[in-house]
Amino acid sequence: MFSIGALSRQTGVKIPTIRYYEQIGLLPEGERNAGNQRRYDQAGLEALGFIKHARDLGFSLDDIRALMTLNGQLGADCATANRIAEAQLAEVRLRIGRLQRLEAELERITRLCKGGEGNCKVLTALADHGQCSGEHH
Amino acid sequence: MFSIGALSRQTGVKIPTIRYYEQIGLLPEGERNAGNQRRYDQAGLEALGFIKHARDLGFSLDDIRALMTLNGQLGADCATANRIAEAQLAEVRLRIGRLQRLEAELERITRLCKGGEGNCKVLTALADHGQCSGEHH
DNA sequence: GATGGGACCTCTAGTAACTAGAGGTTCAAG
DNA sequence: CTTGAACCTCTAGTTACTAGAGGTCCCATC
Repeated sequence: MFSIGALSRQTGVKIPTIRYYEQIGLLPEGERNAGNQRRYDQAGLEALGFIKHARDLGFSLDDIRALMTLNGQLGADCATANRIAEAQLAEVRLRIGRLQRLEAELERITRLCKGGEGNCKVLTALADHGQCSGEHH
Repeated sequence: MFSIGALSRQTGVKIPTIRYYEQIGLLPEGERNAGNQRRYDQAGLEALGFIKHARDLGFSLDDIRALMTLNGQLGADCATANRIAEAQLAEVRLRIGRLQRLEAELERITRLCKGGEGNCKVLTALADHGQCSGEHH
């Protein structure tokens, strides 16, 4: 049995965030002591660890909610869990692609200044979408 | 002189977003007609085009505000504009790196299921951070 | 048994960058 | 002159938290 502060230290999740997770029903509300303070057991620690890890992997709280109910049904629907994980992977790849296009465009723009002498080419490049090489979204 | 709808069609910025930009003082409030409807000229179109392009490149509204005041001082501080652009480039690169680490980890997790037979390895992989190869943030 | 300070409690509001909806007005074509 | 699309303002909701106010509790020390 540990306090919210101990739980926070062990998981790396900030205290207000833990309370927030409870408030939105993501983390089950556990027991309280006589003075109305939260007390957690091993199960609480594991649940929060799961949430933390999934958040670090970029899953939304809604995804995590779905994954956790799957986790509840022991040995249950692996296909669903996998579908969520693959959707997340696809999403991450999309974002990487988008960011790489931005990177190329920003490189082009900042290079304009390096060799520049006269008036600011960075600002005109920003103003004029027509200059862009690829189409970035 | 065109209406907000025409401006929206020309720039690809949605009408409520244009009003929002005006509300927060990013886009200067222009004229109104007799019936209190917004009317825009070429300058308005260019300002919104600048904002749109910068947003597409991932600049925050605060960055854009800074860039636009620079733009006002004609031929002015190119070094500052460039600093903002390079900061944005660095930020984009950081994000790409982070996402690539997530990609690797998600690939590993989803692969567990592909060859899987028994109970769900995806969920246990999510539960157990210790399994992770690299440290993803 | 009192006291002090850190840890805890609830509640509200703020963040970024919009988006959605309610409820009402104006414009322009027929 | 009517009708329907486009416009107006205002409030509230979204995601995932974070910050702060104002108050209570725990526990170690005196």
